[in-house]
Amino acid sequence: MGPTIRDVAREAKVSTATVSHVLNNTGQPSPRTRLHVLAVVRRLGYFPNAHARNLASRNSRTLGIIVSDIENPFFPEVIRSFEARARQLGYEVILGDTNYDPNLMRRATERMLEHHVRGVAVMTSEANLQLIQEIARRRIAVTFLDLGPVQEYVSNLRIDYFSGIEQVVEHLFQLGHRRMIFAGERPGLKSNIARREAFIACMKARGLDPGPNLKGDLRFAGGVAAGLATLTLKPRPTAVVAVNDLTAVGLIKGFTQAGLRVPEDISVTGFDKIQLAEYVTPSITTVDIHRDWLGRTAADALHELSSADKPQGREYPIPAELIVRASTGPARSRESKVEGRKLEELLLTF
Amino acid sequence: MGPTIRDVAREAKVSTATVSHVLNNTGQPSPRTRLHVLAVVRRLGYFPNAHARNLASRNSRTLGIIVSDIENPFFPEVIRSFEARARQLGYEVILGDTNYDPNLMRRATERMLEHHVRGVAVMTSEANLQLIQEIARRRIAVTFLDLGPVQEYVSNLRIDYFSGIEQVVEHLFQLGHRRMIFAGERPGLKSNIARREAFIACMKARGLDPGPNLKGDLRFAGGVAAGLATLTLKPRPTAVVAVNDLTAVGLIKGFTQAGLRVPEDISVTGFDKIQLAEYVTPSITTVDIHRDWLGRTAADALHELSSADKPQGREYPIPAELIVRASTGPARSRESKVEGRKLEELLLTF
DNA sequence: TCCAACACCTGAAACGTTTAATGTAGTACC
DNA sequence: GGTACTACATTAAACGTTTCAGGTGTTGGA
Repeated sequence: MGPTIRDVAREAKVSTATVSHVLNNTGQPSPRTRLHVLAVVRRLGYFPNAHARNLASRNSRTLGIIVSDIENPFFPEVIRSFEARARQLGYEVILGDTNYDPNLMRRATERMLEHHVRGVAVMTSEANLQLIQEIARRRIAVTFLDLGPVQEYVSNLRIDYFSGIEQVVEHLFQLGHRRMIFAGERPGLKSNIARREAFIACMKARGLDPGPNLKGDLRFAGGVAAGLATLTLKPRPTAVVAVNDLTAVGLIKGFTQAGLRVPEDISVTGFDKIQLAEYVTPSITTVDIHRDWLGRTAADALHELSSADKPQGREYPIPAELIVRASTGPARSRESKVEGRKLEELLLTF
Repeated sequence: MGPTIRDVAREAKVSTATVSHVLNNTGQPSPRTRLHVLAVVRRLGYFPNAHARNLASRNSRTLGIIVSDIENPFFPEVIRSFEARARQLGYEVILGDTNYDPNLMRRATERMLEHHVRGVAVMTSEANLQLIQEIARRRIAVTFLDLGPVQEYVSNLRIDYFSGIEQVVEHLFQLGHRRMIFAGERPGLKSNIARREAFIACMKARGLDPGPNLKGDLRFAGGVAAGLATLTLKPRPTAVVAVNDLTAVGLIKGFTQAGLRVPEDISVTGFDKIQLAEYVTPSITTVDIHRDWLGRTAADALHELSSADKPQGREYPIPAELIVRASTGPARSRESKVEGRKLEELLLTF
């Protein structure tokens, strides 16, 4: 056991209240006392007990963040910026990782309750409704990511998928592309459906046909398959907008296998700006959802909500930004042929 | 504020002590009382206050983990398995992310002290010596990763770099490679030096010349540079063992630019098994350090240390495993030429 | 009938802080 | 010299648990 505030008080010949005031910059300790106490604190190697502190102080200074998958490269950056901002605002942070498991989600939420967090950022697609009730009842601030309506104590972070896709389509349009398709929507996952819908809207706004949707599994294999499926389309599209980067990598693999060059013969775009997208050949034009912004905004939103006297939630748009790299180029007018036999062969291989 | 244990006690017409016993499976509450209390707990939506619990109970049930960079894909997996195991053993977990900043490292360590952790896993290359003293003084268990000696209260996790490199060299040797070099050591970083030294030892054990060391920055650019440098060697090596996957990706890029095919003309291996290594073309033969094992072992080690009566630390080897993929192939006897002029041109470009 | 043993339950003192409420000098002003 | 401040310090009551040291009632054997 380390020294307690009482040890410090005794050693400095003051009361524990004075020590507390010095440590928290509350009350008005004289500069002399202040320095003296600080010296004793240092000499004794005293660190205040966080639990006692939380227990004694009326309102805890803790925020929680629950993510669905800490191994998904999207989240660590969000966590870091959330934590950095929270700390700046004077909060502790506790982390929950659900691994997409409703059971772990429940336990994570309970943990937030047990730690009496002041607010919690929920970044999972499903949220346990009953527990959310429990949270609301305790007047704890909540932010969701792309989920549900804004209400009392509940703010929402909305990723601007539309703007991201709009920038992609505009970029390709500028390059002369007119036949573009979307690849990789997976039913049931909101964030992907939003991208697909944005694509359709952007195409229609330009008087273009959005074409068929090539479904996929959101991963590499799905991209490869979608790539080969693209080759069967007549006329062949000059650009493919992938639902995410991994699918885009798969697409490129598929095209390359078939003898098509990217971007000379066909352009490909991704979404998410994962590390992979940068080092693959060609490097992939993609959309960056500013993850640091997302984390920081979540912390700000919770702070605002929990320190307002009228805690009405609001929406926070999270911007998306086009990153142009090597996988997009001018549209080709003439179509380079892939022989029928070769294509068939390829389709069998995969 | 939610209900407290007193509310539950009043409602159930028992004492708070009884409620506590029911909740912690201590004492001997009668089954009847037990069920009744549990029902009230549920009805009231009571969750015990973690801070009060920690404060009141003699020994805290919290472990800490400090990592140098949560955005490095290595760590999230470690964190997840550490946390899963810790929770299994009945601990809470608090996380510190230092972002390689000594200042944040200090604050993270202080936070561990403030939360009265029972043990802390330190996975950063530098550790603040003074704070470590402070930790030792409080008899808190510590595990380091590849750092410092074992002592009282301090265990060490040792990644078996030697075995990993040995497997790589043996694999290449079996494929007929004899002229191999190592690429990418960066002075000062222990984990990389260990790989380089292992390489030299493995080569010598086979009576082979380890050749020059191509220094690099451990990243993509360093790999590209090392790749081009390799081309200037006479005779050209038939295989390059990269210090990590990112360097390997760079190497492949360099070779491909120069017109060499991987693995037909030259084999390349990586280390770490990052996601990128799988999707790049060709996919990279690499070494997997079992990150889940690492996290789990850290939690186990802390548990063991902190619940032993004689808390003497020990070493825990972390195995490494070769993953054979497409970037390695049989050694070529004849050397395909890269023209002098083209090479020079390439070197200027990068 | 008495006593010991047992099963179950409770009272109350911690745990280490914060924070109102209160106290006590010293100073300035009339 | 009295009054009203001001500037510091302190006392003591929370905060919500755990846990030790009993307490009470029942059972069973002598």
